[in-house]
Amino acid sequence: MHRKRVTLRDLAEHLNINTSTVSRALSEKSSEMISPDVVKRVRKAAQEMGYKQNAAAYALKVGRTKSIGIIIPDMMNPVFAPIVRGIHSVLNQYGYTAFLAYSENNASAAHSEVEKLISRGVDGIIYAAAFRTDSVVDLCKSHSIPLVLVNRVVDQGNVDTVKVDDSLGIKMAVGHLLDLGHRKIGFIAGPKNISVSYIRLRAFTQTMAEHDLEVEPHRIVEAHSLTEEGGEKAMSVFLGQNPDATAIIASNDLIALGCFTALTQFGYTCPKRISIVGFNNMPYLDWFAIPLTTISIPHFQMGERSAELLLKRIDPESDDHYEEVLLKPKLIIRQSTAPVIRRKKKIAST
Amino acid sequence: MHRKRVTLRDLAEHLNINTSTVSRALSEKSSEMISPDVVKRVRKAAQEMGYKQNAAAYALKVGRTKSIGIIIPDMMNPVFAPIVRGIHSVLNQYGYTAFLAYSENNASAAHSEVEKLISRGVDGIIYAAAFRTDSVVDLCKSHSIPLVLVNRVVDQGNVDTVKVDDSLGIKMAVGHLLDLGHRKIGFIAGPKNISVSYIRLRAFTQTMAEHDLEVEPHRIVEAHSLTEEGGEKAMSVFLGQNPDATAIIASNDLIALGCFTALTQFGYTCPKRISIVGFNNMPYLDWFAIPLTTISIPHFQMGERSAELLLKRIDPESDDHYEEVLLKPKLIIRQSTAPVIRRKKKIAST
DNA sequence: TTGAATAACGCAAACGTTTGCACTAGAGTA
DNA sequence: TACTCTAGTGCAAACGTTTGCGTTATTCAA
Repeated sequence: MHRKRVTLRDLAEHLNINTSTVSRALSEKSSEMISPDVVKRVRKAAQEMGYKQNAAAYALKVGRTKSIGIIIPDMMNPVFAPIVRGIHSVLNQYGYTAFLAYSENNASAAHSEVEKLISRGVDGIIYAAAFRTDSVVDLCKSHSIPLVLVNRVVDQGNVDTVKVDDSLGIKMAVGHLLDLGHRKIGFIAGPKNISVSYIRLRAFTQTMAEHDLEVEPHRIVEAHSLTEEGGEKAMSVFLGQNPDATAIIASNDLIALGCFTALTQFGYTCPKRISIVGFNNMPYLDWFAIPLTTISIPHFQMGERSAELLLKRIDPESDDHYEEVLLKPKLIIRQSTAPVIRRKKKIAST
Repeated sequence: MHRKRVTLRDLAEHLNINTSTVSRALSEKSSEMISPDVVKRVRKAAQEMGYKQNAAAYALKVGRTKSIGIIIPDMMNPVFAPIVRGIHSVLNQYGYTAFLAYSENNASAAHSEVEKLISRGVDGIIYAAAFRTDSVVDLCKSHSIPLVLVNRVVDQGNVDTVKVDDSLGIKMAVGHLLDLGHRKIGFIAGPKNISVSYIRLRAFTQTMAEHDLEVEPHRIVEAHSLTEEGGEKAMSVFLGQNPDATAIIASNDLIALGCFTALTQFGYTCPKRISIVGFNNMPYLDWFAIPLTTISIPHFQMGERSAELLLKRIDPESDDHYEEVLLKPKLIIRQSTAPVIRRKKKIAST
């Protein structure tokens, strides 16, 4: 077959015309300054000879690579799969491709990943692993490369974001538990240097306050990370200091899973003894032994919107004011929550 | 900050030396032909002025992009996350980055994704979505770009692969079921144009034969895809024509999940009425209502090995004989399999 | 018939690297 | 002293595109 890649010049020589003409004939925008039949002949020859544009040469010349970078915190967390899918789905429509990197929830790792991506010349970055104060946004700004934040946002303003209404989500969760009769509700928070953890926790105390329920400090414990392991440890200390709690809200589905295992270590059952609600509605939750009641976020749509936003920002003639799209969460009721049982007297367990 | 990217020439002018000297001083291999103190000065200046190599220019010049493409069949299938992670882990050590694409289990989609990747100039491709006869390997061969197949392989030889011993895995599964007393064992196969489906099915009948158990045709039904939905449909027809079966082996964990739902639609229970074993040991299986007995494959290691193999093949001075690494599976016994209950008389269910 | 206007195309520079080759100066040898 | 060698550096071409500008041929108006 073709040992060597066929280039514009190859085409030009074959057709006895100049490479500039070939280039223009192939380009959608500038093909109109070329006579129609030349365009046709060029494109036919390109097809036959298997011409593929050399991305490196294009990038070097025009300064755009038609590629972007995606950074997620954790590849093993299944929530990000549909987000990435959403991103891809719009990227494909515009001839863009994506580098995927992950930060392992580590700020400096994220920073160096972004540096690598910038060095690769990506046209923009979708960042799903932000901390509340994050050097990555300054990094991107100083290199004047477009950046959009998904899900996790950053305290400083002036950056495109697509996030979901976390407060509303928590409000729904609390409302649901209150409806079931729960009053002694605990909260397993995530690290408060991550926006979602911070906001969800704040929304929890606020919503409780709105219902005239003050939440005492021991009702809240912070997990060191948004993972199963973090959730398990935090839940252990929570159960130690809250023997009377009947429900807990986890900042995260993964944390909720950790709560489950801590629960069984204490010999408690869910939802009989304690109700649990998570956040994110990660895939395959329906299959779980205790299907987790959780707050669903529109993963795929989040991916789509962020990609659209980024592409818009990459466009040279875009206006320069930042956008912030806010998506609505949804309460998914499963079996991990149940009405609170009021027991006047102690009853021997069977 | 730096509005414009600093280039080799910027450095050269700043130091009053030639760009070629700067280039050589920065390069690890050719810096030895430059006097040590010049090297030091250049590197210091590069550091201070924030020089980053222009990847596009490098790629255009040397013909290598230091990037590869990964193609997986389905982003929502959690098995691929650890594989991708394994790939990344070795890629990072060598300054490589990866484009991630997925084929949705569609041959032509895979083909066009590969074409896009090649056009992007990737140095190699890791292909986890192969069909038994697949145009992608010819495509790569004709462009003489390195390719390694993971998990799913291809009938035609002469291509680097890393796979797991599927036959051994099935043998383990069958052995496990036989130990539990099962004899009437069914098999929900995947599409037979995919190597793993084909091999696993063949291994099933062979292993059964080795135990003097002939498997009748109605004991095998083929799902149209390696998904939950495919498994569910196939399992429905299976149950319709096999009311006496006590165990089934699914070609895939996802298919096994589909089997579960079909099972409950028929009012059957697992593992009481029927045992199920899957394949792949996808993440979070431990959490399931019926924890699935399955064959575990070394995902992460598969990723690592395939990346190593690809990098070796990309290296210009590598020998040119193809390698085939074969990894060992492991039987993971959970609760979806149980001893067969022999009932002489019909007993009313309680 | 002459002029300008337009359409179609060619020329050549440029993007930022790498690298073969030429060049210089100083060291070593005879 | 005159010679060759070599270490260190500069020159310039090349990778494959895109694009501003110059050139030619054709059309249209006067």
